[in-house]
Amino acid sequence: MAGTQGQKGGATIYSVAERAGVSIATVSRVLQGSDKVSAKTRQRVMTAVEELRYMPLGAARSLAVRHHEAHGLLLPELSGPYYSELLMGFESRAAELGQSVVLMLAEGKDDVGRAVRSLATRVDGIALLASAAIPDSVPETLAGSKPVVVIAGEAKPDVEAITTENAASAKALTAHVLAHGRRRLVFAGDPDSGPDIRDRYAGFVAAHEDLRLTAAAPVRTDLRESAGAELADRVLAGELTTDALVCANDELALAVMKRLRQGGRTVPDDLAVVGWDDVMTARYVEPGLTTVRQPVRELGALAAERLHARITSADIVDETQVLPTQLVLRASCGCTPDPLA
Amino acid sequence: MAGTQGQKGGATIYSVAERAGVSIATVSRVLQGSDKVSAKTRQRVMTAVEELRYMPLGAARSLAVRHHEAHGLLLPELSGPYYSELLMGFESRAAELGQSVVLMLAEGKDDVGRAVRSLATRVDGIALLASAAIPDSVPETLAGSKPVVVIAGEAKPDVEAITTENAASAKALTAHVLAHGRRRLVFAGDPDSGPDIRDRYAGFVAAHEDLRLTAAAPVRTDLRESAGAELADRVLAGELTTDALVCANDELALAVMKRLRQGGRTVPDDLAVVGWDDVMTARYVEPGLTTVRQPVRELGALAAERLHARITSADIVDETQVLPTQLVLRASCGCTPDPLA
DNA sequence: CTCGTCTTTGAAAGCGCTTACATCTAGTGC
DNA sequence: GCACTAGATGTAAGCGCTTTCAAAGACGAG
Repeated sequence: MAGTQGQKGGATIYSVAERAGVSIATVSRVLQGSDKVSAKTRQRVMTAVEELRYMPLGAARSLAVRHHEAHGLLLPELSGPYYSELLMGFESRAAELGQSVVLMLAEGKDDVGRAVRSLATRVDGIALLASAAIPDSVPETLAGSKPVVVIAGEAKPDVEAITTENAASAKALTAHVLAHGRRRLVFAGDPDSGPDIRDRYAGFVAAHEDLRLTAAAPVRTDLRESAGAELADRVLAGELTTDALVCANDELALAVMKRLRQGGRTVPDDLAVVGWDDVMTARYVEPGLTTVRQPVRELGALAAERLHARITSADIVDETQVLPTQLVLRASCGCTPDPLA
Repeated sequence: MAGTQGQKGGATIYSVAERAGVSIATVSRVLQGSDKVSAKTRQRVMTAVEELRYMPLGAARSLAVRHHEAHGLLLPELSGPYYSELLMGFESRAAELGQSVVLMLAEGKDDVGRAVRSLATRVDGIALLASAAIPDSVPETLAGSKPVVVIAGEAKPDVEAITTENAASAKALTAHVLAHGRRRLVFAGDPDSGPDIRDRYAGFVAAHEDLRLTAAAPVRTDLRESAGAELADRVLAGELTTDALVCANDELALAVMKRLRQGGRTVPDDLAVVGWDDVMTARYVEPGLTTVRQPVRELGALAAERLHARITSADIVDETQVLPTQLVLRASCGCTPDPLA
């Protein structure tokens, strides 16, 4: 008899039906919450389910309804609160929409393209964070077969994109540093590494232009802790002359500040340092780090929403959706420390 | 014809077979990497796959082989680096084992038990982090139907457990603080909140007993930032008299230190503060926080390994597996600051 | 050319669940 | 008691892929 001895060592819908004395259609109706079942029959089925410890095979249902009811999420890695916040927002909203989250991290994978194709066979769509660890070809290749939403990237044909605002807040941050009287500002980060950093540098330039000043060329660096220490060493060695470092993220800024302090330089007296992201440490260090806060959790939630919309309908949004960011002033730029911040 | 028009708007194995002029069995062999196919036929199939942008429906394969090839991971939440590290270790090792990761976060869910049962229909086993957000009944109920591995919890019949060492390192940490001459130590955390905190307090007590001292009753508090500020307020108000706070985690310790500084008290001169976890901020603050480092990434990897072993075989381990932890000495306990730490 | 052996390919059955439509049952009105 | 209707339940087909075993093809030896 089909299915009765199925699922090695486990019960199937057939064994539940037999035990409850009903058809498998009735068992299915009970488990799907259909109102077309009498209370008495429902009770008999649930009793059989509990006695047999029946655990449905989700794949069978997914095949029958032709949906996995799962969203894929591809991130470069998970170090730092940005990723955690994004993931929490995504998972929470996906759960509200009745979707599981299948997570894949790109770093450490020999063949990201292949891993992603494998992921795509198991989910209804994929959201991914634009980054150097994920080749540009990945979203485009995927979009031919599955709905795709790119986070912190740019929209393309068949690929929807969402991001947080970069240029305007970077302009406001830079203008704030300039208003403190600093004139030899340096932007640390690589505008060619992705649209986010590119737009932050654009804001940096725009703030200078408003004051008829010329912005310095960027000091290209990756955004890890070690790069921050190296950057500070260049300042300490006199290779880099600046009165304010506008760092493309907090991790870089915090490492710079720490190494400067070790080298006998004070922030903001000798030079100001500002960052981007408002990570937890930013408010614990002395002086507190001036930075920009991104609504990262909301970004994750929006990614789940947009992905779901693309999976369930032809609701196509062509333009990149942008969430606002917010300047957070602390003491590292030269502001008077707020004792309660 | 069955399957030819399947997968709404997408190709199926039947359309690939038709286009390549072979049977669906041959298409399946090619995609599964079987060596029972000639190179010429393989090429014809792959060409058809690319032309049709064929994306297999993973659920169909899972049903046929009766495995989802996915591990479930249930965490309370994702705030803080402990969770990120755990998740990175888990995902990385699961990927090496050919398994996807389906992530679920307990916080914010109205009915965790129901959410977990739904998760269990879609994965081959579940690893979960013991915490207050996840009812004790969850692993036991699940274990009747699916392999379960509990992280930072205790083994039970049918439930395997893995953890990091707590008591011995807590004892060493406390002994270190006592060796600095402190005698009015207070442990901040709730030993009833779970086996980890319970064991850390046990180590706190043991270190006192070695010196024929009586350990103070624990100050019960949750481990969030806000609780740390409240704890510091009690010290500042004179409600709590102590010369060293042994905090159950870094988040608490860091918030205490910040509020104490705001209140005009100095660490470690007025009182020492030590934590647990060695989060990034611990090495950025002034003074650096003395703490205990857990191999969290390895813990996540071990969870994935053990879960896989339970899914694929009857390889039953009855005892809780324990990974070692490591004391990290910085200046907050009273040690001389190491300029390079 | 025939036969034997090995390799490759195809036909058929099946994995466990969903659901449309047919059938059965219970209740009500005449 | 009979006819009708609404609600509940069952039968049968099918979702897309895997894999066993039979059949076909290719190759080499006599």
